[in-house]
Amino acid sequence: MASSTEGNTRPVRLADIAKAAGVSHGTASNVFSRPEIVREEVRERVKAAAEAMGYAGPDPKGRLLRAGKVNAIGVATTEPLSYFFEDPFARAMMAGISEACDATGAGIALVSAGNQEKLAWNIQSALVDGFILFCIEGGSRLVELTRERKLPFVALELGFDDDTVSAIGVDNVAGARLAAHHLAELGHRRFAVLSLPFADDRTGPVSPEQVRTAVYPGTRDRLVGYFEALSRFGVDTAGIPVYETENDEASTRAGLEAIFAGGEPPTAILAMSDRMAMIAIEWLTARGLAVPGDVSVIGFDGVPEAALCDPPLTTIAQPIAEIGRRAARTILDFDGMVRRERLGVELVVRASSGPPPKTA
Amino acid sequence: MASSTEGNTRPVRLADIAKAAGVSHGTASNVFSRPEIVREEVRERVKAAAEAMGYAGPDPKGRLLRAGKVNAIGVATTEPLSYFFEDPFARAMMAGISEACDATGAGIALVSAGNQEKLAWNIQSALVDGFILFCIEGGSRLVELTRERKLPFVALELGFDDDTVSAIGVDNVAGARLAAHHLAELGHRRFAVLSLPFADDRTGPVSPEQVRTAVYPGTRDRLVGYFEALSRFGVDTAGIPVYETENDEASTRAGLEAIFAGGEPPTAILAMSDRMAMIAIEWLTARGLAVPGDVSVIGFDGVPEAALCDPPLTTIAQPIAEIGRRAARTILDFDGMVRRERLGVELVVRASSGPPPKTA
DNA sequence: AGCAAAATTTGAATCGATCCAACAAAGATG
DNA sequence: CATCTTTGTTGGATCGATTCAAATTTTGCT
Repeated sequence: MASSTEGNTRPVRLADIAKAAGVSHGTASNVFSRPEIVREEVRERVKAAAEAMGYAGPDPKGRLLRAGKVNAIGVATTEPLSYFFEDPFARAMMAGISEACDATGAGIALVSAGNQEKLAWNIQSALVDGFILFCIEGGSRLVELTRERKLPFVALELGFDDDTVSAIGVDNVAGARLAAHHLAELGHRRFAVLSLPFADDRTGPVSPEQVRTAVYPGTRDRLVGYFEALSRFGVDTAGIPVYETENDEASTRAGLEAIFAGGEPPTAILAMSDRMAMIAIEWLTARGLAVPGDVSVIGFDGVPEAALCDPPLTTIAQPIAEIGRRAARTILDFDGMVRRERLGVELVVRASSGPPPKTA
Repeated sequence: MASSTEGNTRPVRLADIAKAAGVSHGTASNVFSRPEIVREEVRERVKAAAEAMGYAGPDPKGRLLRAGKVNAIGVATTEPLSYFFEDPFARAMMAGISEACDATGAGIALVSAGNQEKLAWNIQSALVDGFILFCIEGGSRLVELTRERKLPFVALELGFDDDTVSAIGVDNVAGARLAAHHLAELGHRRFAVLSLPFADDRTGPVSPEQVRTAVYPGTRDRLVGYFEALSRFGVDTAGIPVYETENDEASTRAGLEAIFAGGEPPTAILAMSDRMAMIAIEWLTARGLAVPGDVSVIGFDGVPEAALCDPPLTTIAQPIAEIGRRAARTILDFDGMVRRERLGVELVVRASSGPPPKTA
């Protein structure tokens, strides 16, 4: 059931086999990294010595120090590591990042940590050439931490207002406008918004003043877009309930409860993420409200799952994989420039949106 | 739209700030790694110098070489990197691995590559303390490659017959027995098997002799389990169609076509993965066959998605996250022993299995 | 003040490779 | 035969930190 492998002898180094083969360490090194420049006879001798001594090949640790390049990019977040494998948005993004990394043979190192202190340490000590930052919440802390590392990095998703940091994201205002316009055009006039966080550690209903002072620019922009489009249809945006969630099941459900507790329930829900939109559909259906018969729901993101839920979700599709790919390329081909890219979004109409009920 | 960051001056090293602060490297090093042992006055002076010179903190590259420990574990596969974010089984496994890594603050490095050659290089040069190997296909190549690296590693999932390599998996024979027994007990007598690959680069229907010589032990064991349980019910296992797929949509559909092309279609399908089982349910439903009314389907793995599909999938649940956790712990707490663990599985009865149709 | 014990600081050694200028040997050319 | 190439090899310097035994300074106590 258990047997010992290898004695705990000090591992053989390049220098050891160089000595054994009677060549200099320079030559020994060449045998492995540029075999073509060393004479065949010598090459064979060194390889034989390596084989005989059980040399595992040049240790990447040593090479790294000399070369300076790790050939891996770090992807960091304040969420636990499992976020990368569970959240649909993160997964789609990672797929894009993976693609770019696969193409150049670069590796991916996942960086995260339960607590604040460990996160700092992990970012400090990650062996990477640069970082891609998932700035869901606590983006600014993450950016600060990473800035100290003095490596190239790029902020993702909701972006970051600071013009000195590279960022890739979408035009949130335009996307939100598209979403609201679509619903208003269908005839809806009573809306509710399921919002992403406005600032750290908050959740609950949001007042108009709070909206104006939103800290997270992505959230603010989406709201601005919604309101802009709706006012054009004569909707009084000040009267629209905005409920801030943490983009998870519990807080979204709480938001829905609050929104539908009032006397005049909305006929359309603007959700700032597909995740919330899908939770909303489930919640509404379970409550006996038809989607889109009684209430229309529109999401934001365009995660693959949105096409599969029942009814399929109308949403604003971001080019998620493309964002990931570009982020990776930004790090891989880093040139010292601050690069800020704003990609376009697209309205994808599926079955979760339709005209409001006649009775309303 | 683009501005230059930092001149390309050589980055400051610990030695630089040591000189600037008028202390030795040793002391400067201590300021960062064991601040408590250096006198406050000195500590402040060094920190001030670091601040003034824009020192990013001890470079992990240097530390690494000295310490020897990377504090990260590599997860390798022959599939493209995106496999980790797309395949449900891989994702569930990664969640378990993540958990263990989060707990100890270890990082995760994803290792993969499009072609064979690059994979070898990536495994050779990955900065990790050990590897977890996803041996879906080409497990033996992966194991050989990794063995050369002379780092601890553990093989996952379908395991590996070689007793000299650490492996963690489930009792495939028992699980398969459970699955077949469940269906036979419900009254089914006509079966078909959707099988995982038997060996590299194969796909299609499988003859009984081929079954006996299956190379991948996981596949073989599941088949053995199925047949064992069925023979106990008097089923002629030699007559059961076994179709080998690549666990993807295309080959699974092809398998279903082949299976249902014959005159006497099966009333129950034994799928060796939930992935295939879910594809089968979709295929059957689209064909107008009721599940489980006309055909029962049982999967294998117990991925979270299996509970969500329609109808919810009856399956053999592996403790996927637990396997991941143990694999990570095996590397993190490596003690030089070969560890082979076989975990138990559990029959989870949901709605995709029921008695065979009366007319059959 | 005198001295031992405790607390700090020093500087050389080390981790494991790669790089490169200098050198040596063999071959080509006049 | 002397000189120039070409090809292959050498060994010191370097990457950026950590470690530890020895040296030095402080502190505690009589």
